[in-house]
Amino acid sequence: MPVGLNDIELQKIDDLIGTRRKVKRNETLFRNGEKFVSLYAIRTGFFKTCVATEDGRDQVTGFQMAGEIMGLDGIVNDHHSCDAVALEDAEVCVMPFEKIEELSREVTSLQHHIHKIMSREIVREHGVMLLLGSMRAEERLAAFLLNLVQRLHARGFSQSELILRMTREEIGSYLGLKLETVSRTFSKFVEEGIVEVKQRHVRILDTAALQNLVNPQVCH
Amino acid sequence: MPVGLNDIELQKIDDLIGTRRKVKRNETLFRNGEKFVSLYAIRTGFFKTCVATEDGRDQVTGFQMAGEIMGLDGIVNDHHSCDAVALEDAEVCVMPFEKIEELSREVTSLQHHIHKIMSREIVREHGVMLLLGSMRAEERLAAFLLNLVQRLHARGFSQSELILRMTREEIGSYLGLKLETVSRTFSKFVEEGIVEVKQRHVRILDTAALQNLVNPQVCH
DNA sequence: CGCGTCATTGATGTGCATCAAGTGGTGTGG
DNA sequence: CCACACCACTTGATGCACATCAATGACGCG
Repeated sequence: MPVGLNDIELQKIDDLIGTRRKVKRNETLFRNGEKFVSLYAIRTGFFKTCVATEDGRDQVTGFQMAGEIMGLDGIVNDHHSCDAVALEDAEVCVMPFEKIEELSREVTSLQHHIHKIMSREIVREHGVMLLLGSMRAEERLAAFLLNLVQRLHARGFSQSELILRMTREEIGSYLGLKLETVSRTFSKFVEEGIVEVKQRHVRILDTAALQNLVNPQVCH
Repeated sequence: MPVGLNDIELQKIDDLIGTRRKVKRNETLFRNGEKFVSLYAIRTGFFKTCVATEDGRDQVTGFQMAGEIMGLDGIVNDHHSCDAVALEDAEVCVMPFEKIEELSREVTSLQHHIHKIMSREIVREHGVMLLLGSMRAEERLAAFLLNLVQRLHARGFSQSELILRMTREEIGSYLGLKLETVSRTFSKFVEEGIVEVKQRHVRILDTAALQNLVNPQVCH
């Protein structure tokens, strides 16, 4: 959150993020079509967001963890356009968007903060488009693991060990692969000594190898 | 643009969008890594935006036409993270982002407008992720054509006829396909009487057929 | 303990990529 | 004004990465 605020401003931001809401595993925080009122900041837990076609296919558009913001999709049409589902019991701060807009007219640093959050989401999605549009299965999974572990590390967790909160199918949906392909690719990484996998526990043994997959050296 | 403003506010917005810049075909408006200063509103012309990996692959992340905003990717890190290239001679309004933030603290409707624009971009990218992650070639191209023609129609152009400003390769990059596949899929549509194609001129003969491809009827 | 969910692994199929050849339209310089 | 070169596009032949179908195995929970 922004710094360099006076007490009154801090108090107002405190009010803004006052309300909490608990969401149990497999429950939705919001759903496609629901009226948009608030943004949500994750305090604890882990979410996925996904969009669906009318014929039932769906696509995971992201996985969110503590500190990240959800609900930005709802601003444009006053209604949410995707589902947010808790992958483990979670708690969020409910931040009424009207209040956010009001307060960010007074507090410049909050205003800029909001803009950055939205821009960051746009840039993240560019990365996913690159992944979905031009990478092979191994590269996708490598990029996915590196991204996850990096975000977890920024939150004080291990650089090399993680627990997947989502199923192989959800990983596959996010990466544009079928669950069998995700599973096989994990197995391949294990054979090559790049990772250890035991169900949803993953230990990364060779970060450099993963990075090489994502960013192959140009051959001359 | 927002409505219900008084004269002073209108004047300020006029100042904001005062500067113009011309960009010739194949020139860049901005480039990955450049310092971010302004957002750009397209007055005339047609752009693509694309991101690149270090090993040379690149991914077109979008095509932009008159009235659309570019540069939102630059906000988060104060530097652009993609390239914007004119596909035909173009003119844009240069809107210094600092001024936008300043003015949108005063003018509520401008503030909300900015938020909507960013949210719209996020939702659009969700749609592209769905396309890249779960659609087959025909569905992708159908969705692409429908989206283009719909945006052109909103600008007063034909509902059924359009001129592609981009190459097959650029379409392919956007849709996660190779240019040969794009070409073959066009040919298939022609065989089926769904469209007429003559180079970059496309006439849509059967919109419903395209919509059916994008949203296949559920079989019971 | 038994059932349901999730994951792994194998066999086979297919949609798209790759490689390659040829066509047509466009722009340029002689 | 034409010849040539270049680029975008089309179309065919072949290959491969991933999907699909199917069977089995491992947890975890009531």
